[in-house]
Amino acid sequence: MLQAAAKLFATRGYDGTSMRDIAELVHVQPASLYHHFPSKSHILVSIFEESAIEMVDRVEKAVVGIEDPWEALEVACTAHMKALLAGFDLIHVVFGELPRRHEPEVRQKLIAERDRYEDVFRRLIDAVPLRRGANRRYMKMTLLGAMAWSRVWYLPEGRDSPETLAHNILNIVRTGVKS
Amino acid sequence: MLQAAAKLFATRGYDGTSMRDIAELVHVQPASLYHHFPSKSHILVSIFEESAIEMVDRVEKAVVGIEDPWEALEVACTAHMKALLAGFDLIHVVFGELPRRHEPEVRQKLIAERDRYEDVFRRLIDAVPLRRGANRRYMKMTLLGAMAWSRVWYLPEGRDSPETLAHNILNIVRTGVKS
DNA sequence: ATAGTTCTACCGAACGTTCAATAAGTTACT
DNA sequence: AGTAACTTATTGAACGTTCGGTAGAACTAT
Repeated sequence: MLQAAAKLFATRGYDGTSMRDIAELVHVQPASLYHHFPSKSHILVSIFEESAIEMVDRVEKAVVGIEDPWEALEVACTAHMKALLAGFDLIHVVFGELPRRHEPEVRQKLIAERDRYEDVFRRLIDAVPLRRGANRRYMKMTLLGAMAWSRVWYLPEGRDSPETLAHNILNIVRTGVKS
Repeated sequence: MLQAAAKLFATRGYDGTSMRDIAELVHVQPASLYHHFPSKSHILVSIFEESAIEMVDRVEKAVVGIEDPWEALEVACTAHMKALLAGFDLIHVVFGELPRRHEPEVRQKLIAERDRYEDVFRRLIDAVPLRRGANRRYMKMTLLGAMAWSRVWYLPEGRDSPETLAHNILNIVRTGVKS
């Protein structure tokens, strides 16, 4: 049921999805949804929670046993891109909804869940050796931003795999592009 | 009137904004909007058009007379970040709405306008000397993605100015972060 | 073992509200 | 006179949510 809601939220957005839409997808009457969730916004929050758990799990499982911090970061980025681009609806919702647009109490929970996920990358980035003067916060934002933005222009039928994307984006952030 | 619609679309999203909201903000009855625009989606398209014109103009004016391609790109990024973070509602809409979520005919127009804007950066990036093997397309996506994503985490009351952000993000993409 | 009770999952129908859009009429300016 | 700008009034549909009720499974008490 969360899966169905996530699929719709991911493709049509929160406001663009009605409770009737969700109900129809799970072959249930709209009223039945309220037996499982107290409101529409609670569904969204649940998706964020579920997604954070799942994604943290994926990334942490991917990096286990890797000592080289750069390699660990690349593996994490690959896991991230795979989830983001290969039809994992839950995380699509997380990166598609702007918390600012929801009521304060909801917003707070959404931000908390996303922070929980970003924290995994913060730790991985902390472990990596940087040149003098390089700012880890900017690095994290650049890296996560570039990956998140790929959602907008990525074409599944194109020639770039999520792995290739992760490798190339991280490589730009790591070594730069200038001659 | 476009300004009012843009302000609402930017903060509450397209679906989260009603024609009544827009009408109220410009002190007019909802029906009066239909004298100026044939439909709600036409307002969105008009915002994208207006925004593309305005942004292309800003960036191109900013880089005029600058010969060094890296300096030109940095100036362009600064202009972009200023517009994106300092309350320019029109561009906020462009980077906040996902074209996929709209009807095909609308989607096509939205994408066309955004491409027009991205093209300015494509040309600036084409002019910049890169190291062997560096991919200009990935560079463009990383750069624009990192800047676009700043919308999500940027706090106006924080200590980072749009200029600082543009400088630091471009610097990461240009020279990398590794020791 | 069975009769009574509670619980879970769901239903059909409706609530009041808001939605984008339309039709027809009025005012203001040229 | 004519047109642009706007009004009031209204439409049918869709919205999130609530309500009373029901079938069946799962306990509980006798």
